[in-house]
Amino acid sequence: MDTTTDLPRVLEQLWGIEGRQRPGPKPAFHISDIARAAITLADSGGLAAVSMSKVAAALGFTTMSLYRYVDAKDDLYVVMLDHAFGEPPVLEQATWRERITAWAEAFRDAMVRHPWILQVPVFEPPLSPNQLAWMEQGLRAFEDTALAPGERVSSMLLVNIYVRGAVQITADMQSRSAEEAREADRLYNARLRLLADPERFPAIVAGLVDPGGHDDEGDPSEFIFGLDSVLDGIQARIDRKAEKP
Amino acid sequence: MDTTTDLPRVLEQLWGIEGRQRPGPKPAFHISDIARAAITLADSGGLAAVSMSKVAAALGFTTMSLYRYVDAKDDLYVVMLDHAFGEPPVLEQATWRERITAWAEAFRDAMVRHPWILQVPVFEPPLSPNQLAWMEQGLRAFEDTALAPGERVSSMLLVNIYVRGAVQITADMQSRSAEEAREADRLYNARLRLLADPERFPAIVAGLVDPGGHDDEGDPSEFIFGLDSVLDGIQARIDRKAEKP
DNA sequence: CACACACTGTGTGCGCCACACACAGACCAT
DNA sequence: ATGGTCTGTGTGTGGCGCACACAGTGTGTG
Repeated sequence: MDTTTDLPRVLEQLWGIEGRQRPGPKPAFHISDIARAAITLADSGGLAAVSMSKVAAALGFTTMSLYRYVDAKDDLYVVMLDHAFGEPPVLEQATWRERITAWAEAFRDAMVRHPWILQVPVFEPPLSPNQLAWMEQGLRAFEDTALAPGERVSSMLLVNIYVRGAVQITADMQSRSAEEAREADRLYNARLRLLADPERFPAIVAGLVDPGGHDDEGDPSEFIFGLDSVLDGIQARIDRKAEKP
Repeated sequence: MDTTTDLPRVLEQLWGIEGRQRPGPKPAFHISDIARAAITLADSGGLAAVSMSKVAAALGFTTMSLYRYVDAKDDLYVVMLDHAFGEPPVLEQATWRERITAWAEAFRDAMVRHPWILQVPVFEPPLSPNQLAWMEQGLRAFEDTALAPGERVSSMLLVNIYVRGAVQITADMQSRSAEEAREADRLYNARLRLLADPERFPAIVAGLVDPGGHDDEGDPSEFIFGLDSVLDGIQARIDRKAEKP
């Protein structure tokens, strides 16, 4: 009946579930050491720079020693994500809109700090402590609204999805320097101008090739602008609820 | 001044830019053959099942022959995506809301048909013909609105982001059978119930552990529900524009 | 009409990867 | 003290993306 044992080893470690006192040598380090080493590699070289052997070498251990802490490469990603996000912000603003905005900005900041997060393949919903804590805070932002628990989940996920997507599009796609990112943008525009025939793709030419009103997409206010649209949508749902109880 | 030559070979091929008649043997196949073979592999075994050697073997050629058509593995992904999405739907509905909804549903359907799309790493904005055509149609959905071209781009991207994220959360995360997906869901709930302490994570327990009002997330109406929120947000932006011209 | 040469698919091989497995030593409960 | 379990290590395997040299092919140009 020991239902804890069927948890992946990584989750046991992250949640600090002690595998009780046991014979055998003491572990030489902790998964948080693995997380730090892997994150350092990923921050400077993208997710592709993270391999079991490189992480192990950075720690001064052999490759296979990592498998005592992590069952597979995917579990390494779990540890990295949990460590990279850290603890969520405490939201003490007055309105739900201010709270979820602060949450979204903190979320965005974490992804900008660690662009490789966007490259991590997602296989299942999060179960690690910090990730759950972020979810909890995001849900609590809607505490004083009329939304039902399930609707709060949808709304939180909506914001979550938006931030992820917005960062994906806005920031340099991979972990490039600012200069490289600008060059990539220039090249993209040149190619778009070359390929997008105004007859076949008039809307694209009008919207992307010709800068039009506001020119740049990297504009940080663009993030808030899009977020406000998302929040307006949630607001509409709240309003509708208020009308018909 | 031949600016077309600095295009990646894949884009030249996809756009049908003929490399004029030249000496040498005729190509034995076309990138669309590569796309079909790779997609077949990915549909049945996930993106991890796609390797240069397996695709080549499926075509009856050697691994290295593929590099005559595709400069690198990432370019193979470009071809796969373009082929998997195919041509976008023609939108002839009366209102922008109906049009963008149809567009979003077609987009969702494509991703449900090919779940591996979510696993494809994104390195730069799309430039392939079908992808541009989808963008074009998405932008045209807002044709009769007061939105400026740049705002139409933002709105289209907002919907695009939403669909991607919604499918990511809703559908089985990787390409699993329905039965495996149900089992994964059951396991996730069991683990969540185990880890989410009601004292520390009351909102998560209320929203995810206890089914509450509506129970399932896989519900297809949930997709429309969330999409409507997004569209309400865009509507709010349009309304605001109408008030203050 | 011949031929030069660009272009085709092929074969070999390199370095890297995730991971299996057997092992020697470290440590705690008894 | 000692048995059993857990530690980190060493070696090895199959797969991967891709570089590079190569032989054959067919067309534009002489």
